[in-house]
Amino acid sequence: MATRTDAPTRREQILKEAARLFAERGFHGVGVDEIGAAVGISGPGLYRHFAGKDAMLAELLVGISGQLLTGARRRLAEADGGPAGRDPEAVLDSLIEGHIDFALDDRPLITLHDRELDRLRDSDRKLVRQLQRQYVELWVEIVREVYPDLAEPAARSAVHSVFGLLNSTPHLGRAGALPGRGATAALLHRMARGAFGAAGTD
Amino acid sequence: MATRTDAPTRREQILKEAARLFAERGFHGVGVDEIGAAVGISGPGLYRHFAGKDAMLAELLVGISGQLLTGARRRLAEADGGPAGRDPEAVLDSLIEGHIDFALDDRPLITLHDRELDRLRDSDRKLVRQLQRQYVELWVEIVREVYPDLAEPAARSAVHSVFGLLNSTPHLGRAGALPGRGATAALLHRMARGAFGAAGTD
DNA sequence: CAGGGAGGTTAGCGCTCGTTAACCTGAAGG
DNA sequence: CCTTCAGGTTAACGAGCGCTAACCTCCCTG
Repeated sequence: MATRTDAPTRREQILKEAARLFAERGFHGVGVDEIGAAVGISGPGLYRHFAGKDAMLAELLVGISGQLLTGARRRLAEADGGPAGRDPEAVLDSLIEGHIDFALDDRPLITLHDRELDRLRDSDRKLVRQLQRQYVELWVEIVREVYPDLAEPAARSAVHSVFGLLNSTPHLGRAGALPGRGATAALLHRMARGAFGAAGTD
Repeated sequence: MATRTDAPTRREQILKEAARLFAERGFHGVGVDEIGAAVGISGPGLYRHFAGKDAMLAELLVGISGQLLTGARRRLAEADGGPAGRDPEAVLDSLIEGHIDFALDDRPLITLHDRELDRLRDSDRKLVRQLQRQYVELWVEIVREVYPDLAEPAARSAVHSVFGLLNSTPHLGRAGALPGRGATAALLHRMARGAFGAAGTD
């Protein structure tokens, strides 16, 4: 487990600020000059680090999808490696926890994730879609193990809907009135489990 | 109850197509020429019906928020007008049903609703935000009647999250493999109730 | 039957934005 | 000490877009 202690590179600064701006005002609503200004350089200086504005968005979206999928696979492997065979309940809880962490810690990315996909080049979009699909299918598999009386199409719909629930985090923090990160995470977790449980009750 | 039988006006055609295009490619990603072409006239012809591209978006967003709020108030009044005092469970079910109908029948509008709000003039944005807030507060009130052991901030978060769940409909229809409108609506309804129920379980 | 407004058309202006070109600078390496 | 190169700068170009201007053509009405 590599914990970053070194300073973020300029590329990473740019990506972070670009994600924030894209999430706030949309891909077409942000100019390269603004992105540059956000990291203290001006407009065309960005082209020393990226081939173009499109490339930034592509790297962000591919990165998000890849991180989500990789994290989910890691959690699945960890649970499967346990002594007593795989415990589907524990795996599902772990998946939910991972997704919540992501939704709470990287809200701009979560926002971009299902908002700006169409602005990508065909090849990049296909890659992102493929990663997303694998992520969904991984969830569907586990959900059907926990709730066997759930048909596959219904399970897939349920997974998408729970993603909608968990990805609602950007709408929560309008005022600072939300009850702290831990409580919010626990609330989302309970609601996700409750939604899945109710989905299985025909 | 006025059921429309007359043909849609040109204005309405334009709004409908603009909503679809904005939802597909974002407000800045669509040109006025495209919107015009979608209704069979060309670019600047739109200015006979709207003051500008911004005005179309504003009318769409204000319309959505207003319809949602009006519908919710009507449902609340109908339930309150019943013989045996108000039944919070029934009201909540009715609110959920109304929101699901909207999410299933007007997916482009649902998409716009939380995506392009920032592109509005200040006054329009404030109006939309106010309508949205009233809609949320109406839900919060009913939810807290059904689940009294839910504190207000948690209830508000739960409402936003359930909106995220219900508004996931645009992500469901990738392939035509979803199990029909009725089944989808029922699934979403069960999940929403399950999520609220789990939110109340501390 | 005149006339006027509703609802189109095309041409074109002005601005914004992504991108490139040309140039500069400070620090590292032989 | 000279070179080189990463990482900036400003100027400017070209395309696209929202919007206006000017004009046309029905259709309705007095």
